[in-house]
Amino acid sequence: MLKLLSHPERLRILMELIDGEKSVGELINCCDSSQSQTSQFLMRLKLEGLLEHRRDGRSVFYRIADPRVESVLHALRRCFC
Amino acid sequence: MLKLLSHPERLRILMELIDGEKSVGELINCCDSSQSQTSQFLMRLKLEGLLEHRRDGRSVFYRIADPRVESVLHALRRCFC
DNA sequence: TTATTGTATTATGTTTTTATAATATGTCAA
DNA sequence: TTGACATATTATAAAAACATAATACAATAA
Repeated sequence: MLKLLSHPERLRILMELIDGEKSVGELINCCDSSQSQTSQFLMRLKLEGLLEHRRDGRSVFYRIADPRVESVLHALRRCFC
Repeated sequence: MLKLLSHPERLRILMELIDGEKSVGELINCCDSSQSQTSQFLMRLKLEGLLEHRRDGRSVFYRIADPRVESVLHALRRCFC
């Protein structure tokens, strides 16, 4: 799992999701990756069980699926912010 | 820094050092990596400032250098153990 | 139904990591 | 000083991660 957190953009995506779900579009806007890359990151994070998603109309919303991931993210925020 | 934690063997090395310094030999014994690999991991962790070392006779002892690393390791342990 | 917008997938070239082997260095004991 | 042991360094082949571009799919609005 740490491997997944270890990529700055993936970590950023997760940090953005810490306060609740966001659409892919929102994530693309607040991150520095291209649409395609963001999508691949999301796919990977989902494949590995860190994220879940739901579709609402045209948009797909992602959220953190694993509570342990949330703990780690909170811990990281505590250590570094 | 997460990049460094993201390799299982490197993480393991750090976890082993959480309770105090250990010699390279001890680390090699309790880890699954070869001597050379372990040494390379240690070198990298030191280069990036996560570890410090001291020589005592033939042995070299490594310890965690950055208190933030310790916090993260503790947090990880809390989340997964 | 078609055009448009949001997201996913695939393909591919490039860069980083990783593993392994071989060799070097440094320290102690005899 | 020599041999043995502990650790470090270098070289390099193999594997994984990344970035980018191109294309496909899915849903809505017109």
